Amino acid sequence: MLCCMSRDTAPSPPAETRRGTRLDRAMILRAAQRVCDEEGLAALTLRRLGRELGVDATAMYRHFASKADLLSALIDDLFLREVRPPEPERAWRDNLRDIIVDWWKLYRRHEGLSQAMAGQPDDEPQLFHITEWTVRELMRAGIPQDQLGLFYQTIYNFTVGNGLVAAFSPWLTVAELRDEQRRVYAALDPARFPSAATAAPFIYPENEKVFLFSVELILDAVEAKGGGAECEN
Amino acid sequence: MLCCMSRDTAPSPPAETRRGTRLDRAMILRAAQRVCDEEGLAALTLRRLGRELGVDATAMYRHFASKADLLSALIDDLFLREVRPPEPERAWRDNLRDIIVDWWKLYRRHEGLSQAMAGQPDDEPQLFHITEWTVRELMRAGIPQDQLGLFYQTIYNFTVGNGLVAAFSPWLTVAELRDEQRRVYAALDPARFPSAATAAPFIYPENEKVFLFSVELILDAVEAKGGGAECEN
DNA sequence: CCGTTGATGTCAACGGTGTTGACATCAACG
DNA sequence: CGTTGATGTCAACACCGTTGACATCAACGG
Repeated sequence: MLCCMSRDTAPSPPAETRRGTRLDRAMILRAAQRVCDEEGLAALTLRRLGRELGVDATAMYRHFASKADLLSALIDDLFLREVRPPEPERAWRDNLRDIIVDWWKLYRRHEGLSQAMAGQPDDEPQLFHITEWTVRELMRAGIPQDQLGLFYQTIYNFTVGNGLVAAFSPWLTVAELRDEQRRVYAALDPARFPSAATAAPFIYPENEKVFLFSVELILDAVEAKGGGAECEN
Repeated sequence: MLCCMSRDTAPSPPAETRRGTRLDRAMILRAAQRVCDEEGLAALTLRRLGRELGVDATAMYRHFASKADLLSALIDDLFLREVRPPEPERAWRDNLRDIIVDWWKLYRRHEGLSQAMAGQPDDEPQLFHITEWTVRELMRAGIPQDQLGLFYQTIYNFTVGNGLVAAFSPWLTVAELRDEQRRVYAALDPARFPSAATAAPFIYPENEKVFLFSVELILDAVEAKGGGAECEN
């Protein structure tokens, strides 16, 4: 009598869920992340989640105060598992690049969760680790103390911003992106948009290349204002 | 018998809507933008819109195919009215700065619509004008042709990204932002996050200052790769 | 071993959302 | 004047998050 799924739309079994065992925060989070990664944030419904777990939708409320609470836990879980600290021995520039690129890739890998992240304040405990690591590398690069906030916020806005753009783009694969770009820029009238038409053949279909290029610009700026390699231990 | 409003929650009259005149796309768009600007994207409901116009919710479907269609028209209307072309006589750096900053401010000014923008492909016709102007200034700055796409995409991701971050931040006023920042960074444990705690006093409460700083970094990069001032007409 | 108790899952229901189809109305045109 | 097409209204549908009452079930104390 536990089973109420396969009622309306999905006759598929509750996937690989509990068998007799009770529900669990971790179990719910795992299923939620799977749904969100595979079918997007919009598909992550309490009723859908219940169907996935072979459980009534309202059972979630025994483990999370609300759907927003569940999403918050989901995000924190993500940062906890997928962001790794930099190694102290390497050059600040390599470490800072790794932090930024890993951070950005997290947004790309989990587009649905990124959209969820956008909508709520970032007081996630795990985010503070990224702040700490970033500021530490900025100090190693020789950024003066009174400019640490400015550079950190620049990097934060840059990374999260690029991540949001990537996450919200409805293009799932590189091939789709290429086709979309080609279609859009082919429809561009060279008479009305001569400059844009000139740049059109050189639009990068792979957004990651653009991001890696942009990151070096930021790192260049840090290096310039930091007075070159300072405490290069 | 046209009037069905003031039924449940809002006993207020339908504001300054039509009096006997028929509904109109422009009328709906105006009301929608007002609601969205004043109360956020979540408040923009078809039923709410109908109440605002003194009209049934389903009347919108006579003028827009769906709510997504309405949002799309709303965004295009925004770009049409609030983005102005740069002047050809000024230096490329000033023009490019104006384009980027105006673009970003559009996101700040209309946070609700920005969130709507995030969720859909940017094939808005008016966006092409921004592309055209940006690439033109990049050419004036001396960026080689095969790098125009790279720089344009960098600027696009940078500007839209920073705009999305600003739009999705739930802090409405500068005072609220300052309090939030203070609270978060005051709760920061200096033992666990020594570097972040060092940077904490230098966090900028006004995000616009950070953005203006970041823009100069981008412009510096353009100037560096463009080979200095080239066709400075 | 029984009985109580607290946690967990189920069910029906509420108000909200976008959307559809049938119906009424009203302006314009031949 | 009569027809016709566009426009607004209404009831309804499926879905959403959420709540409160109820059933069940495991664990613990006596």
